[in-house]
Amino acid sequence: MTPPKLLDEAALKERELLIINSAVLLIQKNGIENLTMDKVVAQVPFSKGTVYKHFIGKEDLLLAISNYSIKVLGDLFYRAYQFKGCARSRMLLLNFSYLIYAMLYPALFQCVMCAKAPNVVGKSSEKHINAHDQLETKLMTSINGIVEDGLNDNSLSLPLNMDIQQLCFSNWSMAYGAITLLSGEVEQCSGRTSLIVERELFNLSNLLYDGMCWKPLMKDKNHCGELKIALAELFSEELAQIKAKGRELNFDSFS
Amino acid sequence: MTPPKLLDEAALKERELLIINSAVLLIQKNGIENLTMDKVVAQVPFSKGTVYKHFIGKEDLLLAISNYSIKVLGDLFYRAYQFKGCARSRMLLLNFSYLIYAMLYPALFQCVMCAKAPNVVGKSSEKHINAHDQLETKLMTSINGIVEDGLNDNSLSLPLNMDIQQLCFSNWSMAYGAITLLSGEVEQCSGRTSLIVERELFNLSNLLYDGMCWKPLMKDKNHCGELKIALAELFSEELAQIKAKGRELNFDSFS
DNA sequence: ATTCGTCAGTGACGAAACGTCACACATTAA
DNA sequence: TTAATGTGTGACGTTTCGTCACTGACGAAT
Repeated sequence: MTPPKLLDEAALKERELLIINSAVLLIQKNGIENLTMDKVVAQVPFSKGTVYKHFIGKEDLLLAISNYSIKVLGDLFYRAYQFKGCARSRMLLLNFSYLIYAMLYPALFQCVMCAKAPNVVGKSSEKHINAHDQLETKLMTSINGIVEDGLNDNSLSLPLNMDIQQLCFSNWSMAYGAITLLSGEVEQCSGRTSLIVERELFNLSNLLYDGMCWKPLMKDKNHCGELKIALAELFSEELAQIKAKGRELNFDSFS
Repeated sequence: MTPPKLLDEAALKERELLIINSAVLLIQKNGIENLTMDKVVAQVPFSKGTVYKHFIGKEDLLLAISNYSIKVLGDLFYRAYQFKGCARSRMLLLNFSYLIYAMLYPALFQCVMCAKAPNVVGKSSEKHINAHDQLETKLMTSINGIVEDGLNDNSLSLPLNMDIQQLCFSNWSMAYGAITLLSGEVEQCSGRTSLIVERELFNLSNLLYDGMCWKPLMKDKNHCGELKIALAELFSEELAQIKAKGRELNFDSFS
């Protein structure tokens, strides 16, 4: 008794992606604050009604873009997880993959930040909100994997009263806070503060890991040197793209 | 040659505050996603033109509310700074004052989160953006004071390659990340995750401080017990109000 | 007292963005 | 060929926005 589905799932997904991509282009061109549904519809080979079939409004679209972005980020995380090296170094590398992501895709990163704001969530569809929760959980799997590697090779043991999930969250919220608060410095060093996002992320991560007694401790290893090498190897292409945009990860300030 | 100012500064400030308060009430009643300038104008004894003299648009108003909120938060921070006790304990207390703030004034906290989103900042006035930066810097003074106390009594020393500002930022970004990411759990435990915001904030803070070698280390002191006492003493009224709202800080999960 | 200039305040109005819905069209089954 | 069902359209009504021509109050000058 299933009604004849004339429209297959894949085509719908494809169309959704096309709308999302068009919106991202508009954001890159005009800034996220000037995005309107009318403009999106004008960019896309569908009518307004069709676009509104996918997204119940602008905010819902923003959330969907954010969801798409989180998938992109998830790939970077996974690459960091799979890299060679000790667990602690890979976790640091993962945090830096987040920074690279923010630098390389500023429009996507902006959408992610907007999608956290209550005025956006409040106007979004259940469907995309749920998808968002799912995706964020999935993002944690790479973090989880690294933590478990650390536990298995005994470089790390669970702090008193903490389980794996809490440990993962610690790292995630720390990196999130640092990069979000310094998002103004991500694309271009504004010089507004004397804080340098890559340096703060490095220091903050290491303080946290030292606090967990995650070996090797900072005093026992040149984490910065190893990080530099790992980044150059795993994210050489991304770093080149960032450089092409006139920005560059600056390690001189703390090595 | 100053032109005769018929309207004094104080009256303007007062009016601005009245508009902000009316907007906050509307947010509390209808949710932040349903705030419109027309509704604000209707609530206020001024006309649209007058309101637009103060705020160039809805986003600008949101940012102004956020600025006001940060002042409120600054007071809580200052109280934590001035409390008795060792520096490390007071820093933990300060982080919890942030949590209390998020619990007690959810509407204000929502505005703060919105004001961080690029789509809001992008539509705001220079004036309020600058004020925002100023206020955020000012927020750091209490944190700064506690750190300096720690340095002076030798319970803390600067980690390699870090200055005071960076240390302050570490604490701030960590607390910000944790509370923002768990904002859904702040008002009411949603049970969506097994993360409990007060517990994670406690653990994360202590991991960070241990990483800084900020004495007394976790293993050497019952920080949780002391925190409970300090909270009950310094924020008894606020905790009572939170309780009246049906929420309660839960320490049983990790003491 | 009258006139004039200035400025805060007003709210009606046009523009912009939003979101819907009645209709058109395509595809499949009878 | 007809009917039924699912899909696409964009014109249109609605909401929200933000401006601006006007009003009136007040003080200064005449």
